Amino acid sequence: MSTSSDVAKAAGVSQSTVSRVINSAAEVAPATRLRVLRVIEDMGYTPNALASALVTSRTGLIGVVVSDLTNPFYPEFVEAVTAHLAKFDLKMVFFNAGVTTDREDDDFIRMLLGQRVDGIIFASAVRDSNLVKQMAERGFPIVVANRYADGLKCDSAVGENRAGAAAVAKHLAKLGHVNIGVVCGYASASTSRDRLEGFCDGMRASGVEVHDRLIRVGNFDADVAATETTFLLDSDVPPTAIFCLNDAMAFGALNAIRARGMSVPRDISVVGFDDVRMASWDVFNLTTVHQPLAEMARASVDLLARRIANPSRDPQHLVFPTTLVERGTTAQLGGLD
Amino acid sequence: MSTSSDVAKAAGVSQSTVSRVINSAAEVAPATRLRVLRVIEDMGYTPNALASALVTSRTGLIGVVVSDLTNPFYPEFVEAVTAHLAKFDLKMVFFNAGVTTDREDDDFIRMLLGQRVDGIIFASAVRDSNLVKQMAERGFPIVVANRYADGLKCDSAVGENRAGAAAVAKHLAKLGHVNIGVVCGYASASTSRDRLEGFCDGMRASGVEVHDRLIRVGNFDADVAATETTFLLDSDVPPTAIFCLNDAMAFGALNAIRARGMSVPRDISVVGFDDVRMASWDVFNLTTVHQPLAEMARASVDLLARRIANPSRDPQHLVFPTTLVERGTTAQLGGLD
DNA sequence: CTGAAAGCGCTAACAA
DNA sequence: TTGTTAGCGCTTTCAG
Repeated sequence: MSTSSDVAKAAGVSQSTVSRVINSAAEVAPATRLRVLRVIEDMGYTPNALASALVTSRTGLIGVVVSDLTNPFYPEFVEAVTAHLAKFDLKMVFFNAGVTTDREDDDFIRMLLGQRVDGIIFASAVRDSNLVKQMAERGFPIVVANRYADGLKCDSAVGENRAGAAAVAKHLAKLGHVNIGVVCGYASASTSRDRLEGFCDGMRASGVEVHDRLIRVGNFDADVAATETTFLLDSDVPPTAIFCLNDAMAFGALNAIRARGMSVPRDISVVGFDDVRMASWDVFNLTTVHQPLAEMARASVDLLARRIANPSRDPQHLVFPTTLVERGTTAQLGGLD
Repeated sequence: MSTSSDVAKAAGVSQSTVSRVINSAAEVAPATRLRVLRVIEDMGYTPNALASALVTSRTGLIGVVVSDLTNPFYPEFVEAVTAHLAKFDLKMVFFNAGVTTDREDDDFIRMLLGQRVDGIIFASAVRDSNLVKQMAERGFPIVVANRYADGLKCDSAVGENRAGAAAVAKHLAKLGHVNIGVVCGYASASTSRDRLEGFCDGMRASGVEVHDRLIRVGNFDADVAATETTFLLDSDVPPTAIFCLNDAMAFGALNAIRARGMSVPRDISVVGFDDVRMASWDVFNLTTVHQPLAEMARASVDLLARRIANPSRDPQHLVFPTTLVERGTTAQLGGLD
């Protein structure tokens, strides 16, 4: 691998001149620039980004941490981030947080803190705020998306989870449902907590009782949700409607219900949360709560870019409206369609 | 941010000793080690990975390039890679290739070549071999997964695309289908080419004619496939079966068909390729070609790790068997079920 | 077992 | 406009 010094030697200039033409920072005589450029081309020289980052302490990279790419929410989020990132001269890399032990957790922190990225967007619901907290405390630029910052000094962009979930409760109540099952996400995830609370609020407001036995803990994954749904279906007084705290789980529920030979929404209603693209597919046609995902992603990038530029600015907490989208998986209890 | 020198000063040792305890490379007196460790803890010191990588020219990171995370194939691949990576002391970052112009292409190369990762697994079908070729020529450790290396000096792990697609043709022919539509992926993708050729082989072997007018070019994406499917459905002599060259497109086709009010497999058969997890969901229950995705991912990691360790070894081209999985989206033409 | 010193490849003053 | 120089934070001989 050739270095800028190699190029310099071959072009008969100093190494710093090579650096200048690469960064087009200072003025370089057109003739010199051309000569250097030609040599760069010939040698197939590529600057060592590490060395550059080491001295500037800027990598031009931002990290996006996701937990489970199998959940369609994340790919869509990442896509939106990518699209918006072009505005700034930033590139994105993303990290799979995954389900980890404490030991790996440490490695993970180390990896992220190792100055390899200028900032991080945490879009993973799973990972505990421990990691986020550490980074925030060190003044590392981070923004959390789709989850809480818990009073930390860090920017955040979240949807109105409580209101959205409350709308679900009211919708279901209005349709006459009384026994409503809920499949939650990770208990530690703020989205899960908020949505569950919002749901309970909505139920209370509608004068419908929340049955603890119908509340199941999932992990935001479709397969587990399918299992939990089956469990609910098997219970003494099975629910007539199931609210899954995200779309991925709603898909799993739909599968479990279909596997039972039951029909949605005739036999049972299902509601999700997120409104990922697949939710509007004909095969699912899922009633769900829409979150302005693209806007949230854009906002996350904006927030991060601003924080990188000015690390001491006051944290902003952006909240985005959510709206219930009534599709084909909910119906009047005992209704004809 | 504190440095190893800061730690050294505070611990009353030399900076190189700090380095030693961190890398536990050489012997350090237990007492010294403990003292240093304590200071590290207190200061919340994290080594600068950039500096370390600069001198060792090893980052401990490998890159995985994917194109469209919305296609469930990629998340599953990435997941499998992650799982296997723990064996080596490597971490993964991944890059979104996306649809790009030539200009971005350049940036992309630069980013990848900038010594930020020790090697790369290209799992993107889209991106032209231009990039891969450049990297291979420079002797940068890369492996291509699920696509061709086109005689390049680089390792590869692919499924038997031709045989799998041929099996589809035979399956469909045996069921009595004669007018079979095909929705391809990117024309430039080797998987798309191979699968189409394999399909044609299989048709020939079954003595069934391939109708050019029924062959549509898609881009591996569900939505576009839905459009193409609708087009086929609207044609003069609509197909009685549609082979989509990946599962994502098959899902799109299924949607388009359902939107038409038609029923699968009664009115029309649909086949995919990949056998992603969603294919076995009850709502889809898709007949498709299984690829041993996890094994391919593992093999890719192994190949890459070996090449990083020994850049001059001969390239290996691993081929994995594919098998037709008959599920519920294909049926006898004019049959009763 | 530990410290001193020489870089890794690059940027950014500072001179010339 | 260009070259010289001093590091960025770390690893790694080489002495001691």
